[in-house]
Amino acid sequence: MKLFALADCNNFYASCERVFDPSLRNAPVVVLSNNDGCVIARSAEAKALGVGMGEPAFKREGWFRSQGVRVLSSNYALYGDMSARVMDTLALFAPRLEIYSIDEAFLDLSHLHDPDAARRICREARETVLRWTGIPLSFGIGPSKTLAKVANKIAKQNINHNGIFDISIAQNMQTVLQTFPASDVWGVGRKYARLLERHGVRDAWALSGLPDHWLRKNMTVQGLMTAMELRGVSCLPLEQAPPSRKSIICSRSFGRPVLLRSEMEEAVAAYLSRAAEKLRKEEGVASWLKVFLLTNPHKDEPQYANAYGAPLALATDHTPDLIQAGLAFLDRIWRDGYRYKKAGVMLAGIEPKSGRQLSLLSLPGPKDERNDKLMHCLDRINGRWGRGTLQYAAAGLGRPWRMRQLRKSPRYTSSWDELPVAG
DNA sequence: TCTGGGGTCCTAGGACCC
DNA sequence: TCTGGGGTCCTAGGACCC
Repeated sequence: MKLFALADCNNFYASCERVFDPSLRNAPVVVLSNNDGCVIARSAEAKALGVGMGEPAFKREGWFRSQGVRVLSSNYALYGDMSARVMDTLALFAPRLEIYSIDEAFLDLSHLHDPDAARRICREARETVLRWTGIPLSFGIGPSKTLAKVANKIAKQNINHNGIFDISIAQNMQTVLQTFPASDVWGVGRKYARLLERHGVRDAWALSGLPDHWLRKNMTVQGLMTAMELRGVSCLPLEQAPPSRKSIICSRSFGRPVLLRSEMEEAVAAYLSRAAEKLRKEEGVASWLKVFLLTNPHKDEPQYANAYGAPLALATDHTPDLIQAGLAFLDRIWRDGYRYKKAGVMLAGIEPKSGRQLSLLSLPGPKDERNDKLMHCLDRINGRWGRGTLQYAAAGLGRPWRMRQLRKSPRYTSSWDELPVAG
């Protein structure tokens, strides 16, 4: 018999900010997306005030001030580091752990036979994570990952559960699922929710009871698996070592519109440098590249969007080679006279560097070895002294197009210059 | 002035081949 | 000139997740 627990940090980004700034503890806190665009995290107080997920921040500017809402830019260096601390701690409580997202992990508790033991372990894990990292989290326990997800939401909604809910020992599974909206089920997004609604399916119980052939036909095999998981049949295994990434994207909105080709070239070079860094960290080489750009679709002005992607002559992780190819691709899609809002690059066809396909025309030689050493050195210096300490001139120095992040908290845990000061 | 970024999986349809 | 089925591979688009 399978048994999963889903650990999910409460209001993760807002909680991270609170660990290091006590003045945020009881205040409504919101964290904004890149470019300070929209709300991507809210503390419980902010949710209670009615701040919605994904709301554009500029519409609420005055209201935030009047309500005393504390507004922060996102600080991914901080969240990534805090996430690692939480995951390391959780790993002590289960033989197998799947890190599912920056703030969620599945624990495999299938080895436990005493139903009380699962809850006891989750309670202990919850207290330990809070004590060691300062991050509060909730646990949902169930016989499938989807049911553990359901249980987790219930644990969060109802304060009486003290942050832990085990759906596998619920006296009446039917009643629990009947009070759980189908649209909140993992794997049911906006489109499927509307489709289900049209067929009179509003709760998780009704969803689980749909005929298999209907699910398969209208919601693909994944919809069928979701329903089976709701019936208690575990279809989604715990993935301990997620397969290596298939693509790497780096894209950003600009802090202000970009009109000059020279600035666009800088941005593409900067994004490619970043993407190549990620690629080398994965120990991969990319054999396919895409460059894309677009104007602001929210604005009433001439619109243009285009992309060009193509295989590379040789799979590589070498930043200058990628920049060279990327600028050639940009050349094919650039049009003068538009106010560009965003651009990005995508690396795909990623293979492990050790087993790369070699071209007969360019067997690895001393030049490749030099290139590898150079990249290694670049990554080490940037890892030690901060991203951007060394960069390619093509990526620009002033970067006037850089995204805006006006209210970013310090990198408390990942930069020597920004450590919190006790006093 | 101002609306995120980074992923995965599945399916349909076209190109191409035999 | 017209005509068939079956297979693979690739891409675009749509759905989902956080």
